[in-house]
Amino acid sequence: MQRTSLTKNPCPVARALDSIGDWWSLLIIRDAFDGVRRFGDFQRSLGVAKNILTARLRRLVADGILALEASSDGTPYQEYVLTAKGEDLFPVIVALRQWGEAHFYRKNERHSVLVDRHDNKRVQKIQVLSSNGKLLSPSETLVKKPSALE
Amino acid sequence: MQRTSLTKNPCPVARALDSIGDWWSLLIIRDAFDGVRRFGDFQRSLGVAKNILTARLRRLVADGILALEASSDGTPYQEYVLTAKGEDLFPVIVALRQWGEAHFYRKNERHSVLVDRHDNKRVQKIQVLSSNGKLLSPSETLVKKPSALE
DNA sequence: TTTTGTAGTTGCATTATGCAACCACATGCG
DNA sequence: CGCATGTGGTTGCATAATGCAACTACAAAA
Repeated sequence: MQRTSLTKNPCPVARALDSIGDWWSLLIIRDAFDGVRRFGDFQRSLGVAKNILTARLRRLVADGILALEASSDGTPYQEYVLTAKGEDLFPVIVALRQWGEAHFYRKNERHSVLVDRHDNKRVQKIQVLSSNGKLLSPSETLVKKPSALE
Repeated sequence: MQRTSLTKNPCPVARALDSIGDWWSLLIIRDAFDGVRRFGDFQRSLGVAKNILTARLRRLVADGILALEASSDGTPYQEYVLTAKGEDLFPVIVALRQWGEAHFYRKNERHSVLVDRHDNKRVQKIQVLSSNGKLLSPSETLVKKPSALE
């Protein structure tokens, strides 16, 4: 799928996927959340070809999800860091992680978990809640078209 | 990226993306949440080539995210419906939707919204919460490796 | 000065995707 | 019956994306 011009796709999900919906982008962002910042570290962590990584990083920067800044340690290189827009993907990554944990491991098979730094306890399961705080199942929700907005 | 054999990738995010990380799968699943069930309806809704759709639907079925069942109306065709595993992707889709809403629309540009069927009000913003219910930023969390589990 | 490390680029082979045409089966209609 | 239409695909072929390995450029270290 080639990129659609931003204003074409009416659906927010489609627009989001247009930006991060390829094989590597979300893994790069996951690594970024885990503190990876350098080209070579992404490359080693992901095992992706360098030309592909170059293209993906450039696009993530162009889309305002990552930004290039001078390295924090003394080295003369640059680092890729998450912007505010990139940080807003946190719930997406966590939701994906939890879905992966729930459905892609055999019983008793170990996997990494996301914990609160303060108390080392696992984070809560991500939920879709109504305005008054009740848990919503997919069938209890509805996508309202913009024309129907008041 | 070719599919990795399931047990290769240690990270839950990677395993999840291995299954639904391509261009079309999440859009198919979004449509499925919106009630689309038939091959032709997916095809018209997404504008995807039929051979690609065939491949994606088959894979989603093989992965246990969609299931084929006899049509609910009288017609002799089959329908693709979300399994429990597929329904568990709800928070992922909603998180993606909310990120798209927040970052891919100009001010005053209208978009569809997800509402509670009961009261027609928008669902809450998805959040990552600690075990005691506090909102967590990415930097307040940490991925703990399985070997570090007790 | 040679080696090592970082961050790429380039060329080429392989793979995936997109498009249009075709196909098989069933139903509806005259 | 005979033919059009709708559904759910398959097939062939062109184009685009990806993967791999080799190569480059620059800086620092030995």
